[in-house]
Amino acid sequence: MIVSTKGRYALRVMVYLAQHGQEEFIPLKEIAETEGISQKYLESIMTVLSKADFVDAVHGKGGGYRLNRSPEGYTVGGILKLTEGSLATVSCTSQGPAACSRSTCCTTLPMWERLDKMVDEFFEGITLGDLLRESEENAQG
Amino acid sequence: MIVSTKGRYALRVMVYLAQHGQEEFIPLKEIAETEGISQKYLESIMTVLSKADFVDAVHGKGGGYRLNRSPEGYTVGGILKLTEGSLATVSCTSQGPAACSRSTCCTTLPMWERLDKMVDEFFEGITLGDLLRESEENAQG
DNA sequence: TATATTACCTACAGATTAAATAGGCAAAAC
DNA sequence: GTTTTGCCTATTTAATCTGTAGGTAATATA
Repeated sequence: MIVSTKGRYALRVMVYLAQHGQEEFIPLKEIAETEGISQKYLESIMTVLSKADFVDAVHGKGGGYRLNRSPEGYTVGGILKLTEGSLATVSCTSQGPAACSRSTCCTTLPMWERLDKMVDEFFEGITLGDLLRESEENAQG
Repeated sequence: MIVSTKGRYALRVMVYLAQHGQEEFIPLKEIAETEGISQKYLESIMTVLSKADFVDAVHGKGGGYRLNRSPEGYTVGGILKLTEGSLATVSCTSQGPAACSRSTCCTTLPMWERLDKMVDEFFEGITLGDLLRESEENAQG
């Protein structure tokens, strides 16, 4: 498992916010209910997104969350790296170079590094706008 | 983490066996010591490889393990799928279609499916022979 | 035959992580 | 001042990872 619920929920919330434009604030309660995700659990995820200035947050009645950029301004990679901490596919590469004492002679390390690079480029090449368009196409078909 | 020690150790053992040809049997004790892996833990992994007929095993003195195909006859994907059970990057795709009740409306599922496909093709495109050549080049340089 | 070596099998354990849950505090609107 | 909302800390439950421990069965050699 490369991506846990934390990152997956974060992505779904961001798509939800993207679907509702950049004007109104959406309360978390609504998102949690619509998406079928524990509200309390989502709170901790949204705090991370808010602190990193991925979203605007407003307290109190009429408050909630909204995007502060256009959907094209977010990459999936950016959102996942923030909420997951790292997207490394093996522990060998997630703790920096020389974390493993066998890194200089390991017969498989170069392969893991190529995989990590490929995964990173995959996620960095997708924006929230792409996901939005795709979900609209699915809704039509 | 998409690949745990189980799959990573399995790969390193298979490369080790590939480095020693298809004639002599290598006892697990030697591999465990050289690679710095717990022998007892490796035993459980080797049993899986043996049962799946990825290696030949011989009991007793002079026994051990050896490959029963040429290194080109093994893909990294095959070895990892066997030892890891699955290479799915998210739980949404690892339990078959319709495992998640939101699969029909999920805004992100198609992306996970594309990622899974990409990762699968990556691993299926690498053979033990490729890893062997790569490690020999590294040893020279 | 006896002994050493090796693979194989079952069961258990300790640590870490995932995925929440619980309860309250702080800010903003009405 | 009451309601709505985001924010913060701590705890919990269950699963999984990464082994350990101890024994059994097969094979070669002396």
